This record gives sequence, structure tokens and C-alpha cells, in this order.
Amino acid sequence: MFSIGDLSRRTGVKVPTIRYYEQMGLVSAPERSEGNQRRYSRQELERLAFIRHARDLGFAVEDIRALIELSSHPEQPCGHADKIAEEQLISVREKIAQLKRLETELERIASCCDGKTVGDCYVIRALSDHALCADEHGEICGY
Amino acid sequence: MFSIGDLSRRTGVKVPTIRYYEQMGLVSAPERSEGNQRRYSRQELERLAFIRHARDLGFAVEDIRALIELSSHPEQPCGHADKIAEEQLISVREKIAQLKRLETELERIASCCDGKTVGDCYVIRALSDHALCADEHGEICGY
DNA sequence: CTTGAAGCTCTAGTGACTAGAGGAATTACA
DNA sequence: TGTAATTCCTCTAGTCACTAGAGCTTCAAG
Repeated sequence: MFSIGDLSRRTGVKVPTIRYYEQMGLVSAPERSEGNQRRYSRQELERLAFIRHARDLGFAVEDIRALIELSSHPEQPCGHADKIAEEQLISVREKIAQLKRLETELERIASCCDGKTVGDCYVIRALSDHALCADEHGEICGY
Repeated sequence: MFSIGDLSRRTGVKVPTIRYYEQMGLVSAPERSEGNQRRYSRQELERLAFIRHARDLGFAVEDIRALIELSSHPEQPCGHADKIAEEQLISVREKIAQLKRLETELERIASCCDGKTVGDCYVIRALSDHALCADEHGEICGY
């Protein structure tokens, strides 16, 4: 039997977060000691490690809930689990693409400031004047 | 003079978000019409466009507050603005690196599921069993 | 002059936790 | 066995950057 602190050390999930997951129904309420403290089995440790791993991979709590639900019906077809993983992959790729665009613009902004005062600081100017953007990201402000 | 809706259309910042920014002190409270509606000047439009642009680039509201503060003192040295931009660049690069690791693992997980049922679905197995990770991301669960 | 869009304030909700108060249980060591 | 340190408990509230909705008022077009 593991205390909540044991679980936390073994999975890297913080103690309050474990309690939060219990409240959200991601992990089920465990047995209690005589003094009302949580006592976990190995199975519960493994489930928490699963959750931790999936969160590390950027799955939303709702996705994880679905994956857990699926994994408790091992006889069903697994197309749904695949779909969740693939959607997550697509979203990760989108985030990477977006961040790379930001990186490019930030490099441009941060690298070429040779002004001495804020008045001619390129960082401030670049942020003020959308027209300075090399790479148009949205083309918003038509004033 | 622009109404809040005009501002919203021109900057792409949603109306409730503009009011939220006002509450947070990012934009100053504008003049009002006789009927108590907000009326903005061109200057305020430009400030909002600045904010929008910086948010698009992932700057936190607190960073933006600092940049605005800086830009209102154009005679000061601009080292601080540079620093904010550079820190943002570093954090963007870290996020990209992290997401690429996730991408790799997700590709591995999502691509090689040939099981027909959840019981032998690779997605579920990979998430359950940390040891299947090709690329160790944390090495957490020493059970 | 009416009607419908756009505006107003206010409260509460989102996701995924995190922090802190105030107290009880457990564990380690003398 | 005593006690002190650590861990645990519940509960409330805070974080960030919005977003949604209720219930009302004002504005602009026809």
C-alpha cells in the first residue's frame, strides 16, 4: 500500500494534483487508513503513471478520461484511441508550426535593436508597427 | 472616434477582451458618449493593436504592461525591452524543443497500432507502459 | 418612430492546477 | 513510551487570460 506521498514521488505528480484528479474522477477514490489517509494499490499507481504520461504528451484531461474508459473495455475495437492520439499529433504539429513563425519574428525583433533609447528601440517599434512584420501573421489592423 | 465594436473589428481583439484589458489596466479607460458608451481615439486603437501583436507573439500580459510602461518613456535606455523580447524568444525555443519530442513519441505511438481491439492497442499500451518510450522523457516511475 | 444591433455592468465559468489555513495522523528517533 | 517532525486531511480561494450569459440601455438605419 502506498501513501499519497509515495505515489507522488513515484509518478512525479504532485500531491494536491492527485487529490484534484480524484475530485475530477480521473483516478478513483482509494481505500483509507484508520486515520482517514489515502492508501493506494499498485494498480492505482499504474493508472496515475498512465495519466502522468498522457499529460506529458499534452493530452487534455478529457482525452485521458476517454482513453481510460477505452482501456477498461479491452474487447472493443481501438479505432477511437488511435483517433485521439492522431488528433493530438495534429495539434502538436500545428503548435510547432505556429511557434516557429513566432520564433522567426522574435529573432528578427530581438536581434536588430541597435537603438540606445526606447524612442528608437526596434523591439518597441516592431511591436507598435505591424507593417514592419516580414511574415504577415494575421493581417489584422487595417487602419 | 471609434466604438468598442469598431476597435474590435480593426484589431481582431474581441469586445469582452477589450473591456477585460481596460479592467486590467492594459488600456486606459476611454472617453464615454452621452449614453455612457466607450469612444476611442486613434491612439487607443494603436495601443490595442500593439497589445494584440504582442499577445500573438506569446508575450504575457505582465510583459506587455512592462513594454507599454517602457514605451511611454522614450528617452530611457531600451535594454529592458530587449531583455523581455529575448526571454520570450528563449521560452518559445524551449516550447518548440519540447513539442518536437512529443511529436516524435506521438508519431511512434500513433503509427504502429495494428491491433484490432483495445486489449492489444499500441496507443493504450504505450501510454500504460512507460518503458516502451524510445526517448526517455523524465524517467519517472521507478516501480 | 420603431426595431434590431450593439453597447453597458455584473457575476460566474473555463482548464489544470497551486497555495494556504488550520488541524489530525503517522513515523522516526531518543 | 514520549515527543517532535513530517505527512496527511479538508476546505477555500487564487492563478492566467479570457469567455459566456443575464438583464438592461443606447444607438443607428430605414
